[in-house]
Amino acid sequence: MNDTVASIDFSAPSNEVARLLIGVTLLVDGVGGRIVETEAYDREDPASHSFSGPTLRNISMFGPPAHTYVYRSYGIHWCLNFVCREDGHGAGVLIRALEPTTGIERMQQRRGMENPRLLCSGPGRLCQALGVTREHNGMRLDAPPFQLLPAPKDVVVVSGPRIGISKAIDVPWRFGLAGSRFVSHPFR
DNA sequence: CTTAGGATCGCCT
DNA sequence: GGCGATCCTAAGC
Repeated sequence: MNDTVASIDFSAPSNEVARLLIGVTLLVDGVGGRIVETEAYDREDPASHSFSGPTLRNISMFGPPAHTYVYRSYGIHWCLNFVCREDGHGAGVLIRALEPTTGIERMQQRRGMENPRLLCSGPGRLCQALGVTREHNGMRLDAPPFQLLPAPKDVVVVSGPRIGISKAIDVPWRFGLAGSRFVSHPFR
C-alpha cells in the first residue's frame, strides 16, 4: 500500500509524523474531528511499548506504516496510534486529542456527556467517542472505516514533554495545535 | 487551580 | 505481585 495518506508520509520518523498530523481531520465511520494533540514513540525509546521488542499486545507497532495500533490502557480504556517508519521498525504516534467537528451527537451519546471540550480531549476519551476498540487494531488508514483529510497549510504547532510516562520524561515529543482549547493538558 | 484514590486487565519480573 | 502512553470523582487551596 501507499505510505502516504492525507499528504503525510508515514515512513518518516515518528516525531516528524506526529508534528505533521496536527490539523489533520480523523474520521472513523464518519465521526471525528481535527487532530490537535499527538505524541511520538520510537523503538529506541524507553517510554515506548515497542522498546522491548514485539509481544502479542504491541505486534501492530512492528507491522507496516499507515496502519493502526490500538491497545488497552489501564485495563479500561482504548488508545489509538498510527504506525510509522518502515515495516518492522516499531514506531508510532499516539493520537491524544481531537477538536470534535463531525458527528458530535454520536460522540455525545457514546461519551454520555454534552460538553464538546471533553468529548475527545484525551487518548481514552477520543477512542470512546469514535467507537475505537480492539477490533480496529492493525487496520489500514487509507480505507474505511478510517478517513484522513489533509491539514490546512497555516497550522502552528507547539511541543513539550509527553504525558503520563515515567521514562524519557524530558523528550519533547508531545505536539499540539497552538492555542487549542481541546488539548488534554495545556502546553507551557 | 492541584492532588488522591479507585476501576480493571495484560504483560512483566 | 506490580505497574502502566487513563479517566472520573471528590476534596482541598
